Amino acid sequence: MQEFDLRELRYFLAAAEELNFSRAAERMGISQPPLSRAIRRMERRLGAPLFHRGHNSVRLTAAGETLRNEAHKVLEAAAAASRRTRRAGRTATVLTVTAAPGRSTELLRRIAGAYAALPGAARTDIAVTGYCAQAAALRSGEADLALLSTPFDEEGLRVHGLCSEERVAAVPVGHRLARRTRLHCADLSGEPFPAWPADTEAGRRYWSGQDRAGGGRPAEGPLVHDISQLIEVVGLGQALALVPRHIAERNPRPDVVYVPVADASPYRTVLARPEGPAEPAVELFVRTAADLFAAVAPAGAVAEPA
Amino acid sequence: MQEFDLRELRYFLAAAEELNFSRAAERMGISQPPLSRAIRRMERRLGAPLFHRGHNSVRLTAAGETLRNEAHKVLEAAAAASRRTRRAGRTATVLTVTAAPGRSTELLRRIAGAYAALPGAARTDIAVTGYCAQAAALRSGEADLALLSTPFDEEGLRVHGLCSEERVAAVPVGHRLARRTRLHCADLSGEPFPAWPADTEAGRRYWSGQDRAGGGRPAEGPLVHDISQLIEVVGLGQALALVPRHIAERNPRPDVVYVPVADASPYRTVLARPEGPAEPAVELFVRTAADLFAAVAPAGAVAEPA
DNA sequence: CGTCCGGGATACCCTAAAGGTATGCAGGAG
DNA sequence: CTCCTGCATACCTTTAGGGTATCCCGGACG
Repeated sequence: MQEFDLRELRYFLAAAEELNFSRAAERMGISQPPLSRAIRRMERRLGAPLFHRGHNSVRLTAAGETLRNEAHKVLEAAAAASRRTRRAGRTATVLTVTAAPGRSTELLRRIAGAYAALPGAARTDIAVTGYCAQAAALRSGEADLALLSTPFDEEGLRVHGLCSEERVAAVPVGHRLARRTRLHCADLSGEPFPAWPADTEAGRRYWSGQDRAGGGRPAEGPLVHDISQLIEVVGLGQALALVPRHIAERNPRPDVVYVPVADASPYRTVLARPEGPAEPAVELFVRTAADLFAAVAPAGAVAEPA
Repeated sequence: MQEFDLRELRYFLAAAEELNFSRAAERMGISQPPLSRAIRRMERRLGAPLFHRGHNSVRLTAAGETLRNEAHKVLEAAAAASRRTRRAGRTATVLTVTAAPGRSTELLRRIAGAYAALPGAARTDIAVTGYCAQAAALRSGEADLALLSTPFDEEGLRVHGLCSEERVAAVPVGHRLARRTRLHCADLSGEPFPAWPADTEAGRRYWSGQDRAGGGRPAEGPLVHDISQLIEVVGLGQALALVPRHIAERNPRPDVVYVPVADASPYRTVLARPEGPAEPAVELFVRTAADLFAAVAPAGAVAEPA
């Protein structure tokens, strides 16, 4: 089962991306023949060609496509392994927890406070990162824990729900929906919604309320980078937005009204960690957070059942 | 970032398990000095010791513990990569789908039938495996898809809910609870429940209805291997059991009564695939299954929302 | 108190395999 | 026909992984 070597996987990946052995070899800092050989070796061992070699073109075979995806996972796992091990090697465990700027950070500070008061608590570093960067930090081993909010990509993570909160639609005062006292996702279909920088397809559906069955696809709205900009854009009548209730309460504006949306999926705040066994310090932190939220759910939110 | 080599990880893992370099080396088919060197090399590169070397004993450091977990993941990913690539290399894609014996297999046949009727469908192999073996087959790359039922270990899988079904308690006729028309999880606490061979702690809590908040821990009951044995054991008054409704309906017996349990978590049947990008054939199969269930939920079950 | 033993580290050699340079060979453009 | 591009082949050089022998150190034992 000694299938291959991480080095070979890197070579293969470079070749799969470049679709040109010479350039791939250059990128890997070796010359072309060794790279060719490495790939032929892999093909021989796997018993299946990875590339279609046309004379002036190289394409991936089905097996190659598969290996491209898989190789990615393997290399990521390896990189994460090294990072995590390094960090575990520092004397005196340090927990690194990331959160997005804004209320998440504030919540995180409270959890960290409660945690720090426990006997045997490790030092805790709070890393405030850009929106959408938390999950990546977890997967790469840069952080031990992340406080994140829906939507996020759950892949490779174990999430512990902390609280969930209703979402309301932010509607410009002049809008046809501004008079309504209650909306459904279907009412929002076809309306323009702001786009976030790192928005995935799933994320866009979420923010526009289309992640429940409701039909119609969201219209592309202006690009926004933070909450105040989002509200601004709504105020100017350029878009609608679905926001958690606490955002609505903290951003009262004369030119925006907030209307509950009956069937929008809730805005969930979760504590996430990488899959697999966790260090005791991580376990303790998670339990502390869960206990804290079970006891006193913060304003406007409902503690989630375990 | 050229941290290490899969071979080194294997060596490390052997050493971490044996806690004896000589034996570990023997297991890896090499002599002791190269193994020692490999590990020192890793320690040098990582900048942290992995083992405490007592003179007559070797123990893992914190970093070593971490690496042990991580190395596992990396090696599993690598093994899966090779298996999946091999299988993708066979001409004419073959989907391998696993299910437990019983109704799951029957459902799977229906899905496969609908799938096979589609244009461009791949050949589909159905592999019937023992209970609890499906998730492992997915993770190791032996299967492309698995039809499985709660409880299962979600780690590393992407699940697509197909249907969910109420669970009822199987109670021996003479039992104090046999007269009731409705139960709650709390009523069941302290009762003996049958154990399945591969039962995890979480699985046992699930089968005994303790996975909802309800207090008390389940009592250890006799070991059972299949459904008929389970019902038998209940009939003999040796245990209670929580079973999905369709099992109750197909196993009427004079010595067992079935009582709805109001707050037991439902019995969910899901189609699962490994995380990450999926081949088109897999995507198509999943969509076929979802459509089939959205249209006509099979007897006694409720189709899950997407 | 000396000796032996278990078990990891060191020293040194040897071979397999990765890398480099030069070149071959086949198709497409001009 | 020729040149260019781009992967494969041939052949040499270098390196590092593996083997054997040996050391070193602490513990057990007579």
